Amino acid sequence: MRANSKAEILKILGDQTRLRVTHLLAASKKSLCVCEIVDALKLPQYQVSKGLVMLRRAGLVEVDRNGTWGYYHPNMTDDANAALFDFVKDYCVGEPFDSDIDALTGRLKLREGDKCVVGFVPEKKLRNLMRKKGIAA
Amino acid sequence: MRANSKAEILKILGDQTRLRVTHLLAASKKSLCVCEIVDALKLPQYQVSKGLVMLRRAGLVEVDRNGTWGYYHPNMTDDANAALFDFVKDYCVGEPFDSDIDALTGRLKLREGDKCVVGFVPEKKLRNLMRKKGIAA
DNA sequence: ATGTTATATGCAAATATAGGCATATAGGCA
DNA sequence: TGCCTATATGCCTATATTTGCATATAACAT
Repeated sequence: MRANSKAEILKILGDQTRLRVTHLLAASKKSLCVCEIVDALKLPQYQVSKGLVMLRRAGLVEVDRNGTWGYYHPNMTDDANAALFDFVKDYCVGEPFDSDIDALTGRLKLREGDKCVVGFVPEKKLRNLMRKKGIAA
Repeated sequence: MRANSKAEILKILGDQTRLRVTHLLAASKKSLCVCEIVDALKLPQYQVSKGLVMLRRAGLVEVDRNGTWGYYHPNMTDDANAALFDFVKDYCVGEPFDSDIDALTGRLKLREGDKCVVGFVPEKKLRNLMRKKGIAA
């Protein structure tokens, strides 16, 4: 846990990209792979990655690495953080937050054994991939 | 209500001065006079004033003017705002937030008929003023 | 080894923000 | 009228932040 002031933490959330990432992690009950977040938010990979670094440095999220893959989840060991994530989950409604959740839900169907097994999947490919896997949209 | 994104609103709270002002308004059940906020936070008047302007433009607070005096209070007509203020009240604990509340509590004892009747009161004068009024610290 | 993929990071330009000071505005009061 | 006080604001400078691109790192596959 770092010595970030509450204001510094809120400032980190005061950015559309980082708030969308935070909301996705707060709303999803799973640890999310970076590529899943990138696909759900349809943002450049470096933006998501930089956002995650800031969230991690602020003690808000934690990462489990599995080879080159990184799974992020909220750090709930701190009560203030838990309250923050609860708040974000409820506060961030409407667009683009709702669509982000929808896109993530679809993307998670590509998992196998609850693990991410594909990298970045441009929207075009998603349909084909899911048909190939015999998964309904 | 303005068309501020959630991220824009959180960015406004992501500043120590504005967060302290917001917390003071969230925690106090009263409308607060600008000079009371300035005295409680011991910040330059222009900083508090600028902060209040930003909070007001974001639709977070409202002001009732009474002559030259301005009384600010959270704008609770919006459910998302109400949740935000609830969150801030609980999230902002420790310093300087606790001391801010203490200082405000003392400062509010100078009110008469629940109205602010003195302007800026440098800490030195506060004691004398309260003795003169026969109020316990 | 070589290539491919997932993720992180260094750098530079454009832009935004905070902080401070002085001053404006405007109401109350002598 | 003129003075005092409460509050707001314009301007400036220093500093921080965002964004985009290119590239680094590191694991894995062939």
